[in-house]
Amino acid sequence: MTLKEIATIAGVSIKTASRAINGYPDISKATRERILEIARTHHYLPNNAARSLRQNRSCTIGLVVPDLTNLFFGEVGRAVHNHLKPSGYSTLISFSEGSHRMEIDALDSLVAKQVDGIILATVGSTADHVQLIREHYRIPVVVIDNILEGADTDLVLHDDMANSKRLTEHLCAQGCRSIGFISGPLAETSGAHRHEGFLQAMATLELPVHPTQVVTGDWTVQGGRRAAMELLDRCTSGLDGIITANSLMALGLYAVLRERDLRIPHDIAVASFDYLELVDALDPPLTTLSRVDSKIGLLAAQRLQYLIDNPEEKGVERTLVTAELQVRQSSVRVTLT
Amino acid sequence: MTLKEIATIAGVSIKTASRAINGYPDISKATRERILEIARTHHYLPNNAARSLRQNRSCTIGLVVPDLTNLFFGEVGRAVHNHLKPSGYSTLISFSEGSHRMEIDALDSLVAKQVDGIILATVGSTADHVQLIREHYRIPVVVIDNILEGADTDLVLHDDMANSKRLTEHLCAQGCRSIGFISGPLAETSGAHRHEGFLQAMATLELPVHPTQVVTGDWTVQGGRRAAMELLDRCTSGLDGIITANSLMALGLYAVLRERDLRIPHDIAVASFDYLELVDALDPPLTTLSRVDSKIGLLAAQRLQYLIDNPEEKGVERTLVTAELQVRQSSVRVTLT
DNA sequence: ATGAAAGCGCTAACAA
DNA sequence: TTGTTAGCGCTTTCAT
Repeated sequence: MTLKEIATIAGVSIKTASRAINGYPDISKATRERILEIARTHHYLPNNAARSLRQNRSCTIGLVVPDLTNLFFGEVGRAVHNHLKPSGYSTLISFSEGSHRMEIDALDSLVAKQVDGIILATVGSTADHVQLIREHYRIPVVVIDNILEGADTDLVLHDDMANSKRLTEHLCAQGCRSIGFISGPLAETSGAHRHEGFLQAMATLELPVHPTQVVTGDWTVQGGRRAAMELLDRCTSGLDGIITANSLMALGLYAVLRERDLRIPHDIAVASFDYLELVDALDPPLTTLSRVDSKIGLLAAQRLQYLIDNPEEKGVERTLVTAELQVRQSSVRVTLT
Repeated sequence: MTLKEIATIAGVSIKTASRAINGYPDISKATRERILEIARTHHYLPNNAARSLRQNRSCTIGLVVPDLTNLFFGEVGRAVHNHLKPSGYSTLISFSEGSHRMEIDALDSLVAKQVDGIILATVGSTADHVQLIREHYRIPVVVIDNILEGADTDLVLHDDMANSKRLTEHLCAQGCRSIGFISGPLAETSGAHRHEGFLQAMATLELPVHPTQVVTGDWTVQGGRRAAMELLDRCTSGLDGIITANSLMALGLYAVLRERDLRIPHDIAVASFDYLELVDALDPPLTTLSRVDSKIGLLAAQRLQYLIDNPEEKGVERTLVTAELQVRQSSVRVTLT
């Protein structure tokens, strides 16, 4: 069913039908009602491809994430979708699986679909390509979760340094003196910054950090498990606290500590970056940061919409999202009296 | 950059350029190479809107899920995307948030985008609308996760009855005689069937089920927590086993059992439907079914592709995906000697 | 092996 | 208030 057919049925020109469907003025109420009624009974839906072609915009935005099975990205996706849907945008999603190659493919397929804007949860190193998309194709891009070095893009990020400081100081205040750190991949700025922040905080607190106290994970439960085993094997002198760079890895750590009969927080206090709903259900509940994933999604969506609406906008914004500390039992060793 | 411009630069007709770009025959190797080279240096990407308009297909499929923060749907999304991407399809995603109204909105926006097919993780009761989409718009739909009563669609589902039986018999074999059940919403067929299967299995095992032994949850951690409290409060006689209809609710149950100092599996054995990677990290590790989410996504994607490629296909397929039992410590009460 | 021309469904300029 | 016309970028006959 096309607009033309609707027009024929209604006995009006195609343009009049278009006016009615799109809610333009310059049409009598009666005609409009009649056309809309016809459209409804015939289940007319405008052809988006034709509209996109004509208006040179698709009312679609693209979202590139490494992996939706990390709940963080699930929340981001939801927030982005919920914010942009009321403005008439659909969300095209694409996965990078954490690979540079797939990230570029994902971006290209979004560009080919003429998306009006892109939110990219980058795993890094596609800076040139992102610049191409922004400058050559003139599609605005907002990067989240990691800094894309070398690309001058809008960013929405965790305040990783501040968060590291918060977690480290907290464990220290709980009496921990030998704190281990399970980091994310250092090739990603989020991984590097959390790691860096930890080292700085430890230095400020005048706590020594032996290289064996830091092990690199890969954000996953299994990676956290492997890292935890390595950490415990290497630090024979005994740790009294461990920080994990995300909550999924904390799950792996929990499993290892249990297997080794190390009690949390008595033997080892644990605190983690980010927040997943399930940390409350762990035994003991895990000390984390407050939840900011949907906030990051929302801020990115708002910024993207602004960039779409203001194509001449040249300023680049870097937004740092701060989180609170949410103390739960996994890190409480000091009894308040 | 358009095909026409590429053609002009190459000094050929637009059709020849098209042939080169699309890999058609009837073009000399030299010409093709030259055109492709020009396209590359100019970062040419075909305009999908124009292509869609002309070919009357968008190479996009739609995926409607309640919520991506349930890892099950995250896995399904990944599997769908990974299967269809090599065939050139993009995935448009839309959320229903578990509401009937939003599910219809989500479907409509996908139809307006001229998607070539839809995978719908329904929460139910949109049967008429789905029939309209199939029959009027001729867009194939594959429904997953729940049966859409009244719509004659292709389905890919868990074998809920068999799974209930498996879990119930397992707990019984472990010596449980008074087994509680935290169900999903009974308005969803997956919830109803798991519940029904539990009752049938208990009957076959000749174990009595008092109405207080069953509490309805909502698939979430918080819902599981509430249901667990209600279950424990009501069954004062004491349960020795609990089955949860999904793993997220099991997390809520774990939290409640810990708060009440009930030990798993000693006081209460626990087993759960579905599987999330994190169950291994729980204390104790949770007995679940084997992971089938990506299998469901894959089967749905394959079926959808078949339906897209064979528009005349009239048969309706119902695929039941069976799962194995994965016994972990949460349910082991019988020591093998 | 290559080109010319028509048209997919819609919107936007301009007329009436 | 309404209609006419052109054209978005591509693919597809049909010629050559």
